[in-house]
Amino acid sequence: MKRNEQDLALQVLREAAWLKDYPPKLAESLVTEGRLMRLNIGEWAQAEGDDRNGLFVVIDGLLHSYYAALDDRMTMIGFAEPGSVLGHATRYSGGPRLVTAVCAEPSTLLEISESALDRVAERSPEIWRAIAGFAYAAMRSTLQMAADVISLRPRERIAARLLATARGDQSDKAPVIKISQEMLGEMIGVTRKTVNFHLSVFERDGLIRVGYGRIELCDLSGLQEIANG
Amino acid sequence: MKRNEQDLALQVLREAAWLKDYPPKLAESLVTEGRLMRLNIGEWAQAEGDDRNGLFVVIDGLLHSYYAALDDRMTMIGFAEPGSVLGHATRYSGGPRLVTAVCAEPSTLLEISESALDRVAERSPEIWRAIAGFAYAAMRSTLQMAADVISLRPRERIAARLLATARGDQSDKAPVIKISQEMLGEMIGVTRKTVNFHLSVFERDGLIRVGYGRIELCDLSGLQEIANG
DNA sequence: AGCGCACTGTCACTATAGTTACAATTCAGT
DNA sequence: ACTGAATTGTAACTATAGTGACAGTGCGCT
Repeated sequence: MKRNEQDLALQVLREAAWLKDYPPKLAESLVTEGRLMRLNIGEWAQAEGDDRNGLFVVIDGLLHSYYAALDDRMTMIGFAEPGSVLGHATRYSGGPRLVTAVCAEPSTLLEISESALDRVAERSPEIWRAIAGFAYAAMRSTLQMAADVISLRPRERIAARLLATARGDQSDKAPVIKISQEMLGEMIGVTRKTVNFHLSVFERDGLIRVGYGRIELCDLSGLQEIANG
Repeated sequence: MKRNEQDLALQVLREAAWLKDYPPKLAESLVTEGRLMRLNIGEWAQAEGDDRNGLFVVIDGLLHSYYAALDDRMTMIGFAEPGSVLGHATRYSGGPRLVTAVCAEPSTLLEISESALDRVAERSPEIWRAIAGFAYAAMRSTLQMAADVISLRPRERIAARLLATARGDQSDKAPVIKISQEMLGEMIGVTRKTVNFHLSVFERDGLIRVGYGRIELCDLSGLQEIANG
């Protein structure tokens, strides 16, 4: 059992976008030095004890990530799927965590404490470059999200968000997003009714198929066209 | 003349939020190793030659920063005032610049090339910590901006953006923001008319005073109340 | 199978922002 | 002081999203 999970972790890390161009040794070190933990629905991903500068890699399951604004509004900003990294923002700075992740499905995470990271870095200093790489990617996608909300109307915004969420899904099949319309609306700043209305139109036009708590993207380029105005 | 500019640069660096808690030696090294450059209105801040990993510190003037979205929409995301840092996102990753800054007033910038940074780091390795510090701050403010546009209605959003822009202005006087209503609207995703309407209401209530291309914030806590809904 | 909950589909009504257009004001350069 | 460009103030009208409410449907649990 433990064996299986470690194998899964290794596989996920090797295929993760931010690690796949690095030597496999790196993924192995991370699995060796890290600690696997399971979380149930509703539980938060956070480092135990005083090690607040750790990293988490999602191995299996699904989490929703939130940003806690200055005035305690919680705004959902995205998903964390297998391969995603959480908690990196604090690595460099010692500031409080910016993003909180809550399990939406029972999930397995690989916790990599700060000391574990240092041990990995001894043999594979390129780990820092990989970490810098996804910090950059995170900054980019946050800027993109802000830019989308600023410059797009709700209709385009919905399409853009669907595409942004599906990005990274490299299978040939139509990507499936697991989220309620309520949540989707919260994520992009429109009401459920508006989401529902536009999704219905998209479905009528054959761009997507909506199900119970799920949205299947059938025509990515059609959606892109809508997102572009 | 050159002397004066260097003195100004030193003063700006020493008082910059991201450097003021570090030894003054750091600011001195940066001024020594960096290169001052002047830009006129409309010119872009970008490193010359192949050194794309440099940093810029705004010494004097004002720039507007834009994010170039994937589909070449340009979205204005904020201001760069004296003390602000530009170009740090690439430092860690080698990716393309995420943010482009354009001069809104004739400005003086301190260009710190990658090699200059390395020279500074030889004597003052804590420079990395300072850089990490503002990278974190940039991530935070980007997330905050995204959260604001997502969860706030235009009226609240305008108030929140005014406050966010004024933050960092530590003088006792009422902060003054230099921006046209057109630009402000573009920045937060509403039309000029909507901006104009709400600003008029704010002014009537004594929260702000609007001028030609400028907005003076008279009652910060009142604005905060509006921003909070 | 049956129950309860969460999610979706839809309605009438209201509020708010976008559109288009034009006049009035401020500023900078001649 | 004069001119032209940029900016602000304002209006009538339209389009779109928000509100609140309720019925129908899928899903998990016992």
